[in-house]
Amino acid sequence: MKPEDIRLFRDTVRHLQRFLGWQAKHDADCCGVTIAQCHTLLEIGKKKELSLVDLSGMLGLDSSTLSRTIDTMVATKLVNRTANPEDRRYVTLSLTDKGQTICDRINQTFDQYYKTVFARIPADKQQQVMESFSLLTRAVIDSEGVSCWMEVTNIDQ
Amino acid sequence: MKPEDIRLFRDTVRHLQRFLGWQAKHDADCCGVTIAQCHTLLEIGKKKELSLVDLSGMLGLDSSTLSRTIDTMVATKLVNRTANPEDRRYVTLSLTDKGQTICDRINQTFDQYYKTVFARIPADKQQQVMESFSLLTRAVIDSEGVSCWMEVTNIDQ
DNA sequence: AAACAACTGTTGTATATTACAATTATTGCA
DNA sequence: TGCAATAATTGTAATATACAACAGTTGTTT
Repeated sequence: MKPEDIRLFRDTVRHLQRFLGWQAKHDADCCGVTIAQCHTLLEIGKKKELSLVDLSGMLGLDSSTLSRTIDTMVATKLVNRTANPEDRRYVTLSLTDKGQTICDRINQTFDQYYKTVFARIPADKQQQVMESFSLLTRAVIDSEGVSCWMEVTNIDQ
Repeated sequence: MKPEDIRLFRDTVRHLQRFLGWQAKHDADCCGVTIAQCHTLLEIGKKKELSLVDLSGMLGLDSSTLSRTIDTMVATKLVNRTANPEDRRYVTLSLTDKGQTICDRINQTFDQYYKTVFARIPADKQQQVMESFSLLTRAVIDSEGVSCWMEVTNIDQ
């Protein structure tokens, strides 16, 4: 693993992140929601019901941030926010019918997009690409907290 | 390429994006800059000199957005913004010594991070992972504009 | 050469995204 | 019963972003 390979790989990842970011924003927008709302819908859609802290943990957001995102999604009738009767500190988040509809639409749009993308990858490489992303994701998760090894020095003056 | 594979892959990519996003924010922060400034530094660092409109194109940002990011980076003495004498509509952006120092530090930090990540991928798979990211990136770039195939309908009411 | 179109960059304005700190309400435990 | 822990919300602030309008510069066309 040569240093120049790492550098090249970093560049690739950075550009990929930008491209996929634009794509996601565009597609979410096209479904009538913002990116933050899109991620929220997809996660609630997968779990069906969950609390605000659980969701903020999954999305890596502060609970205050998510609370406000949910505010607007309740106002636009995408999400139900009900008090949990068993433990009234918790709220239970779930999708409204409208929220489910949009969630489905997002899934269809993104599935279609990735299908198109994969069509541009040689058939004999597709499996490898899928596996590679899993490998890297696992490696990234396992490396959590590993970084910022360099001492932070003040370089002003 | 089965539909459930696509769905799984999308999940992987979404999570990878989140993880790498946090990582990048954390590392950039650790180097004393924001994410937007970090990307700006890296791109200027690679090209050495370029105009605002070129850079905004590379980063996929509106030129007004970038203009303000550059404002703060000039104020914090990371970037030089000089008028181009040949065509005075253009400004030329370049790194100050301080900007170059931080750019180097970012590169070292991120190189080190990716080195750690790759150490957690089996040696016989590392080449494949690198190749796969290139393949997907190319496929994504080639698919630009392909999306939002679904007609946008108003589902209110 | 004058007028106009095209282009670069900046400002005004508005919104989205995000976090930290403080606060309120609720629960569990000692 | 009283206190520590937890969940959620609100106050405040910074960052990030885009669109529209504008100013200055250049090139083209008549």
